[in-house]
Amino acid sequence: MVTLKEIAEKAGVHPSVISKVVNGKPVSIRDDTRNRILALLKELNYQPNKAAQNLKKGSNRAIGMVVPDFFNTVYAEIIHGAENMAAQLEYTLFVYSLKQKELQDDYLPRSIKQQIDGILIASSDIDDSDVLALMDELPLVLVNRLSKGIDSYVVADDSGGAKKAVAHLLELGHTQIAHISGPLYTGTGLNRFQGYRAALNEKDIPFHPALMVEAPYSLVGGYNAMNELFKAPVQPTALFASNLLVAIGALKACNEHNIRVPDDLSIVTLHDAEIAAMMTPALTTVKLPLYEMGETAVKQLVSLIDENHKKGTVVEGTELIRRDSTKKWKR
Amino acid sequence: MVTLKEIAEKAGVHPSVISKVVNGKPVSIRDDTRNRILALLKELNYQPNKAAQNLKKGSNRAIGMVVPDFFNTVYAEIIHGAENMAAQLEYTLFVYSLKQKELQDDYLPRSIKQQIDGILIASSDIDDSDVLALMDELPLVLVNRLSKGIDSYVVADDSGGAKKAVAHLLELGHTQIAHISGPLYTGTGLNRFQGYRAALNEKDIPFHPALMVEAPYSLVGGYNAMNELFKAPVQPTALFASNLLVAIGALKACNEHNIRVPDDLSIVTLHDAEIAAMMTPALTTVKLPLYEMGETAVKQLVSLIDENHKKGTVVEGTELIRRDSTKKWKR
DNA sequence: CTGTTAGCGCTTTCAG
DNA sequence: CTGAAAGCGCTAACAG
Repeated sequence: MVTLKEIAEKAGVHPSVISKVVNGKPVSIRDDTRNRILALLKELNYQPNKAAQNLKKGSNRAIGMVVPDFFNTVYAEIIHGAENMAAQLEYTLFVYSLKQKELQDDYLPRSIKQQIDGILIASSDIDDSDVLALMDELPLVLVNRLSKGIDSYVVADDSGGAKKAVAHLLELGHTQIAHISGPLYTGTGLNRFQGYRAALNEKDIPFHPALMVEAPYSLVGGYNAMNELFKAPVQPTALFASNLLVAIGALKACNEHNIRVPDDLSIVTLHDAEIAAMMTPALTTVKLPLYEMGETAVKQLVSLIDENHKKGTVVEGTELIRRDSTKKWKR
Repeated sequence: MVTLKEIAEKAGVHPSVISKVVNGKPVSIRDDTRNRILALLKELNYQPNKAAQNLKKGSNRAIGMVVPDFFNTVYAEIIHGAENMAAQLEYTLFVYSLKQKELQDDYLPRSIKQQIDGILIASSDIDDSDVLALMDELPLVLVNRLSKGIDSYVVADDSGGAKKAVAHLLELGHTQIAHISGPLYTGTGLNRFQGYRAALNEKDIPFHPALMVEAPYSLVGGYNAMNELFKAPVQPTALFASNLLVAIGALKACNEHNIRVPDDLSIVTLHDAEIAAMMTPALTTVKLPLYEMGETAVKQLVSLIDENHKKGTVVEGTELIRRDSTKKWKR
């Protein structure tokens, strides 16, 4: 690895001159020396040493992102959006999954905390109190989650999306609409539930608690919840599932119970991904702007780092994607 | 952020002494000063500055991992295994997805290359030549892929797994067994294809080229390939799909063509994940030790970094998981 | 326009 | 047992 000093020797100038050239500092440098240096730089393929720069400047142009795990395509899309924006802003993005265990002694290992200038938290497995503590150490923005006392976040229009999904069901003539909600201690779970309630309200359809089950955002979560629903005193003709994985799990349960989708039960869910179209029947979804959320989150974090701009944004834009899992109700 | 020097001042000793205490150096230090220092360290919550350490030592205890994208649960499992082992070995793992674009000027951005001591390549989108070039710069191990001229890799027993899958079909009485292979320019695609051939050979069943279609490892890849297969002059009674996503895509195509699985067509595939059980019918798979591969890859990379041990390992252990997509053939 | 100097925070070798 | 000093590679303020 060639260093500034070496270049300086070969060029017969002082290292600091090289530094100025490399960093394009607004100082005047004689053209011939500048060119000589530039040539050398290229010839020897000079690459500044990051560790030295970091030490000197006390910053890395790197940000971290914490996701619960890598199995959920919802996060995959957020990550890709974040990666893209980070690259545009010339930041490096490091992604980690964080399980409970690691939170115990320290919220984030030092090895990570010290290499980044700010962090994106996209995991709802981390307690509010831990997030608050983290916020004292680093610029932080929440992604697709909310936390008491933190007004720096990027979320989708969960309640609007939910409302749109349920309104679709309503339009199809359904009135017995079940909801498998996300965990109600999460912002997304709560907002989606509220969207569901709001849509029902608009049509003066009473909320029936027996038609609602709370479940984690996972395949088995949806599967188990649907099985719960089968035990309800009234049977729904449609289901609004809080998330794609939940919907897939619910669909499985329906298949096992010989409930035909969409003939016996219409299903609509939030989040769109390729897999939704590959299910049988292909799932009707409301697409959330996940990619954009990732982008926005990085943009916002960087502005927080650079200018201490703190704010919350909800990325608008939800889109109903009609496929084959919803159908007009007539009986 | 409190520094060594500050601690030293408060303790009334020289910074270097603190350094020795912090790092548990095998030098004798009087008990009372050591305790005094230790107390101070805790009280002020001293955290060594990583950038300074990196600069000084020229190493980071960090490794990178490159995956094609975050949508594939196959990689999710490898990542989790790698994360786990990295944590055990006290390395930090940074994961990135790498698309074509970024490869153009430089295989890996400097911002990343310089922060890591070695790299795991789990993406087959990167050309062999690029991988070779990268290997000149960094200790490198290939994960779940092979590359000409690189004998540092960790792969699963792809051909053994494939053979096991096809043997299962054979045992069920199938003889017209189609194969949707992975890209044959990849090591995994090739090995799985060979396993398929080997299983057929053992039962003296001729290989029928019309029953084989090459496809990328993706949902649409499988979907399109299956549609190709429907045009074949002979119709298979069973399918061996090279990968779980491919199988899901193929299943979708079958559903659209009213081919009942498993009655008209049995399907078996490689890789197991929760989603396999959630399909209807639940997919029979051969489980590959992905998590272990991730672990092994990190272990091997670290031994390459520390002791320059270069080797290739195939992580053995494949397991047939019978579910509902395969069935005895009788007609 | 170019050079000097100092120092980021830490580790390590050598001396006391 | 503890201190001094040097230096990793780079940057920035200041001097020449």
